[in-house]
Amino acid sequence: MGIDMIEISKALSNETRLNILKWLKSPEENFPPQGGCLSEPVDLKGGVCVSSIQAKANLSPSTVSNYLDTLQRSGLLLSERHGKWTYYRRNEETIRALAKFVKEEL
Amino acid sequence: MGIDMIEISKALSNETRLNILKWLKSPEENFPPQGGCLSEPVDLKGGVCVSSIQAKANLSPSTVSNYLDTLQRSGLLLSERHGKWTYYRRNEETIRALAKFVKEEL
DNA sequence: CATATATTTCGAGAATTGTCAATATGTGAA
DNA sequence: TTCACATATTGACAATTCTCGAAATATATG
Repeated sequence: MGIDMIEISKALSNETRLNILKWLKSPEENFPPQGGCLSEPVDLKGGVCVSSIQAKANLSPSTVSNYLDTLQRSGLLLSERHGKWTYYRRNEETIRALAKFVKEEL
Repeated sequence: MGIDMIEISKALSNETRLNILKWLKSPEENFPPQGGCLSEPVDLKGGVCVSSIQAKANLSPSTVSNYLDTLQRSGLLLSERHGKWTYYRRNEETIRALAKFVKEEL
């Protein structure tokens, strides 16, 4: 139901994870076009694959995969696998709920 | 100037620290009257001393002092010393700035 | 000054997180 | 099936955080 403020705070307390969230606000500005999987463009609005994020973050693939998993488990990101690629995008619903929580309940 | 999102997130990623922030929203409901220092009631609106918070948090004084320091260094709390007591209260300005940041920039 | 109280600082061990290289798994292509 | 690529998982070690008790500091009072 509600957001898990502690898990979200943990996810946000790392500069790279914070950057990933910010980069994913405008994927077209921050990442090359995601041409890997063209068959299902419908649900993919703004999703970016791990390797693109890894290249930008300049950390090892395992670290970035781990970070993305942390962000997803906290609810801040959504992921969708298409073929070889896993596309991550922001979960705006959680982010809105977080803003509401900070404003009204923190 | 702006808030330090990483330090704030670290401060918020602990249940007791989150509770302290919440308790300090209504000190009169959550703590006994702060009669310790009656000479300067003006600037003290809602400030609560460490021992009251420690009793409620049920952790050692050093741990609570450390938590309060963490919250203060992140900007989420303000502290004021009056005699033997240090009174902590919420820094609503930072909390508002945090809500704005999450809503507009996260 | 000597003592008692409130708080902070210090030192330490346990628990968690950061980060990588190596390995494993899943998938598409040849 | 075999290979190559994308991603995830595992194992390891370093760094940070959690939490305490002990010691130090500040302040009020006898």
